[in-house]
Amino acid sequence: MSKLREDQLAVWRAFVNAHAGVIRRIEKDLAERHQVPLIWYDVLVALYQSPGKKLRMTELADKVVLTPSGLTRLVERLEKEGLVRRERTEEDRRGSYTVLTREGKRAFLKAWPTYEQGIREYFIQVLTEEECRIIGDGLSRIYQSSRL
Amino acid sequence: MSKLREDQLAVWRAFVNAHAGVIRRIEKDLAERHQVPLIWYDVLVALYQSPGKKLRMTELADKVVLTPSGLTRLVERLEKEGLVRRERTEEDRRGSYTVLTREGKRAFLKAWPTYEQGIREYFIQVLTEEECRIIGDGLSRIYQSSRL
DNA sequence: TAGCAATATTTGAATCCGCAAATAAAATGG
DNA sequence: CCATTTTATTTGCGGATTCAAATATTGCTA
Repeated sequence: MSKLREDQLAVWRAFVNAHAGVIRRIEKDLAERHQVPLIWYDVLVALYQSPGKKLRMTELADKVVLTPSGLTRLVERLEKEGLVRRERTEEDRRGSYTVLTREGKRAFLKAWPTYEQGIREYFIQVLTEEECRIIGDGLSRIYQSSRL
Repeated sequence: MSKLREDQLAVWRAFVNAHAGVIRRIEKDLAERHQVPLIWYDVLVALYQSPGKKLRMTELADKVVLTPSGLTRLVERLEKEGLVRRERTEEDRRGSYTVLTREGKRAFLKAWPTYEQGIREYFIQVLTEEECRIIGDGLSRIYQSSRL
């Protein structure tokens, strides 16, 4: 229950500000070139990288860090644009899969270079290899311990 | 224009996920104990730490990483609760100061322990001193370079 | 110093998200 | 097996944030 030091608070603020800043920057780049918000690509990336190019709602919500209800609406929008399709599961009829459509794959491949470049330019390149490794380790642990 | 490596992408995801996870955790703690959202405290902290306990809208928007319009509404809500007050500036009548009221100061001091504990518990304590330093350095640079 | 560009902030309209409650379908226990 | 609990997802609702346009004031320049 010790007090937070000044420099520790500064680290926290750096974390919050860096996040907001970089996200805004990437969002702007994507909007300028593709007119589609960042979170859409998070969904498409998650689906693209999953075996079978499909995921349960819960898995997807987890990957993109949204609440279940938030994800439902997000998938609705993507479905309306034809980038994903929903499939009722056979095994567990409570749930459904969100499947990447051909068009969704195309949209993803088209937008990915911009997104990738943003991550590189605003985030990765600003760090040394070692910093990058250490930050990855630390933040992964933080993420893990924040779940629950 | 080289490709992003797998491990670099993982660092990015750790960054995004850690942020979302920790913010949500702290937000929940604050809501349980004080019924006031996190962003309010960001404003109160910023004001509390500023000389004169007051800031221009633009400065404040910058500190809490909101757009001008977002900040206007936020300050409106805080004003309605009596935690801040707006003062027209003498020098530049386009602008206004947001001033921390006595009640705002009290609210801040009351809530700060919870916020502080969240930052410590979900963020600082998960890291070693060295990691903390390195992460602070790296993220500060990232933040700086993301500003325009 | 009149006129026009730049800056600070607010407002209107639209979107998006989270919480809590609702629904629906498994899973579990006796 | 039936009843109850748990899990997966969706809906109703309200709040919060953004973009673009509006407003107000200042600063610059000819």
